[in-house]
Amino acid sequence: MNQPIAARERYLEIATQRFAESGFHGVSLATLAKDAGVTKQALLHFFATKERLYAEVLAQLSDRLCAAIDLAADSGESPEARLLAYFDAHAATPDGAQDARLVIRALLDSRAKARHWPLKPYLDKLIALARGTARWRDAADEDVLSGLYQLLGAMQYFAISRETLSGMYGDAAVDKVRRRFADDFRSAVRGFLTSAR
Amino acid sequence: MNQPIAARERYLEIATQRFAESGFHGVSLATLAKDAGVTKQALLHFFATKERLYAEVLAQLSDRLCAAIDLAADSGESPEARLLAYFDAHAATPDGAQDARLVIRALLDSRAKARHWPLKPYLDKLIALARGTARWRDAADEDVLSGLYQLLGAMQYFAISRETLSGMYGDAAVDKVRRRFADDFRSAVRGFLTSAR
DNA sequence: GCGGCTGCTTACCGATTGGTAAGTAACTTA
DNA sequence: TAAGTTACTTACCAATCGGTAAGCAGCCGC
Repeated sequence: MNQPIAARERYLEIATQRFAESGFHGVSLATLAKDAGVTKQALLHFFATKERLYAEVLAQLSDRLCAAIDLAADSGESPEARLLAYFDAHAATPDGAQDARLVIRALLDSRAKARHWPLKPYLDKLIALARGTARWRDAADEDVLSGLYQLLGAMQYFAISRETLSGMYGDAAVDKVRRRFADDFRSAVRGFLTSAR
Repeated sequence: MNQPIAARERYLEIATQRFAESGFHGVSLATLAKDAGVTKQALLHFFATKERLYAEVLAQLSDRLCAAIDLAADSGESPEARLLAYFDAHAATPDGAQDARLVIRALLDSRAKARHWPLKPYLDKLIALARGTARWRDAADEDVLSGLYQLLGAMQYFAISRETLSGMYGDAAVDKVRRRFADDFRSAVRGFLTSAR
C-alpha cells in the first residue's frame, strides 16, 4: 500500500529467489506469501496463477541477462573486447549463481510442452555479439552456438555447483578452485575468439 | 511377483526416468505408481518414503557414472587415452541426457541441508584419473577440479539443452550443432590434457 | 461525499500430496 | 500342513496444493 508498484516488484524478487532455490514445483504459493508477509491471495491478485508468476520471473530474468550483455558490451569497443568483458563479469561470480540456477531450471523443465522460450533473446544476443568478431564473422550459426555453449555451460554449471563443492571439499578449497576457474575460463573465452580452424 | 527382485529394479528405472524429467518435486508417488501399473503403496513397500526412493535413484546414478569411467578407462592404456575415451563416449550422446539431468538436478537441490553427496565418488574418480596424466600429475587438486569442471559443465549443460535448442532452432540445426559440439568438445579435452601453464 | 478502483484479507473449495494400518493372495520353509 | 515371508491391495488419513468468491479499508477523481 505504501508504494503502489513496489509491492508487486517485491513479490517478484522473492519469487525469483525462491524459484531459483527450489524450482517451480519446490515452492508453494503459500510459502512465497509467507516470505513476503502477506497471504497467497495477495500474489494471486497480481499474477492470477502460479504459472503466470513463474513466467514473469523468467521474463524478468531474460531482460536482466540481455541487459547484462548490453552493459558489458559498452565497456569495450571491439566485439572481441565486449564478449570478453561480458564473460569476465559473469564467470564465477557468486551473485550470478541465482540467475544461473533459474536458467538451468528453465532448461530442465522446458520439455514440458510449453512452446515458449523466454531465454531465446539472450542466446540470440550472444550469437549476434560473437558474430561480430573476426573469428566468427563468416561462420555458420551452428558453429557459433557450439562454441558459445561450451563457454555458457562451463560458466553456469560451475555457478550452480559452488554449494555442493563447498559441502564436499570445504569452503577454502572451493575458493581456490573459484579463482583458478576464473583464470581458466578467461583463457577459454580467449581461445574461443582466436581458435584457428 | 514373477521375478521377485525384478519388480524393485523396474520401479527404480521408472523413478530414475521420471525424476530426471521432472525433478523430485515434479513427480508424485501416485504418478510413478501409475507408470508402473501398481499402487503407490507398492513403491512404499520397497522404499519406505519418497525421499529414500530418490536417494536410491541417486545412488544408482553414482554407481552408473563410476562404472562408465571404469569401462572407458579399460579401452586405453595411458591415463590420457582413458580420459579422452571417457569424454568421447559421453559427450553429446543423447542417451546420456537422462543422467546429466539427474546430476544437474542433484546439484541444484543440494542446498537442501542434506549433508550427503552421492556424486562425490564420481568426481573423485575423475580427479584421480586426471591426476594420472603427465599434465596434471603434480598439480594441486583445486587446479585439476577447475579444469575438469569446465569439461563436465560444457558436456552436461549441452546434454540437457537439446530439447530446448530443438524447440528454438529446429531439429536439423541442433543436429548440426551436436556434431560440431562433439568435435569442439574433443578439442577441449585434448587442450585440457596438453595445456602449458 | 460518493462511486469506483486498488490492494489486499478471510473463508472456503475440491483435488492431490506423502504416509499409515490392516489386510490378503501366493509362494517358501520347517 | 502349518507358519512365515514377500509383494502387494484397499481403505483411510491429515496436511497441503492451487484457486474462487466475497468483502473491506483506504485513496482517487468528480
